[in-house]
Amino acid sequence: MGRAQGFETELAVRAAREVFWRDGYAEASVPALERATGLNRSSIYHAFGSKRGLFDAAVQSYLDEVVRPRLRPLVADDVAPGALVEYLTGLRAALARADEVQGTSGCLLVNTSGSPIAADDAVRRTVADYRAELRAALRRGVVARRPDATPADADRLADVCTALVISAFTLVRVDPPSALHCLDTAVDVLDH
Amino acid sequence: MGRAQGFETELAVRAAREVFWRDGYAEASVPALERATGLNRSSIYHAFGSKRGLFDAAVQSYLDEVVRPRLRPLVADDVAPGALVEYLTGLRAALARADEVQGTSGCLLVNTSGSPIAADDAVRRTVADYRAELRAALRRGVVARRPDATPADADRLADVCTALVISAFTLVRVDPPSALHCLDTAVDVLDH
DNA sequence: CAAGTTGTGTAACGCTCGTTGCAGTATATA
DNA sequence: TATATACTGCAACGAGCGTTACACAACTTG
Repeated sequence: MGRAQGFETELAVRAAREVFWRDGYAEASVPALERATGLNRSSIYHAFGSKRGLFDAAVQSYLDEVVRPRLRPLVADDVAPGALVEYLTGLRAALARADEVQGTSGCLLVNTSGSPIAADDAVRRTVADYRAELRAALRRGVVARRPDATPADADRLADVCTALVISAFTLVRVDPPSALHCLDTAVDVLDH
Repeated sequence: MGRAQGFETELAVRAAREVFWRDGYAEASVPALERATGLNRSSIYHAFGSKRGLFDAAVQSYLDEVVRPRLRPLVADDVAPGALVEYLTGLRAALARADEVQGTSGCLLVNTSGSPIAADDAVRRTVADYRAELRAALRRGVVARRPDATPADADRLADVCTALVISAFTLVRVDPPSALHCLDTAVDVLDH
């Protein structure tokens, strides 16, 4: 049925994902997306319809290939007692690394939150769902770590951890030491 | 010495501040700033040199007239035991109100953090200083509330409160209930 | 091999942005 | 009152944006 597509969709989405991740939606220009994916505008618009279509694919890819794999140890049937601390220290290392190499940094969705696209209902829902997912995972990590805690205490700890993680992502571009400190505080709080 | 300026600089800055606050730096267009201030581009450029100049003035105005007055009860010589809780509940009310009237919302600096201007060194420094100021104020509120706490515990509490406040500001545009919940959690954490 | 369909490249579109030049107006000083 | 100085309005600039139209190339199917 006609000519075959000359590129791997998945690879193109991943390349675009990095750009959106680094620059946010508004600052990720179509020329930049062309360069990153190696595609011509025509191919992008033919395959994804619009910049927004490519962004949506990138967000899906981000959640499926970046966020959820990272959270997997926290949503297993038997969460290890050290899983949450490992998650936090892993995040800390990732943020510190990103700070050094000035590459991808923070969270794609947070980095995009300043853009008018964040006002879009679909994006809002994605962000809210994502936050709930994160919070639920952290809560499971909390109860694995502190099986003695009351449900109310576990809830509070989960809320605090979630806020600390989000603050870390928010701060990493503008005040990296504070971002790392947030994650340290989260680890600290877990055992007090 | 020539013609006198036909407008109050302070009023113009305040009007521009609202626009930057609501839309962030990048999305605050010069035409929008003209409308808000009632000034022509010429007057803006003559008085402030550039959009950036007006933004810098707006940030100063924001810190001087919005942030610091709100923090004042927390930096007094004798901080009242309920000062921090009052601050947090006041913030909660303000965010809830902004959610209803879809007006000014969140924090000017957070709302601008997605913009490339956040990469500017001067802005980064301002944000880092502002965060340190906020954190110091919250810490004084913590020790007033919990004079029994060890310094390490007070530090931890202050870090947690700071993160919760920042998360609230980050979330308010995209997931308002979660933002309010952050502040509730902060109050909750203070007495546990 | 021919026909039809699909992907790719080039070029341009219309729009908005921040910024600037310049003429004109109003005011303070001499 | 004359003159120099400072503010304002109008119009346009050049650049970048996301998007589209159209011709051409490549490949599958009959």
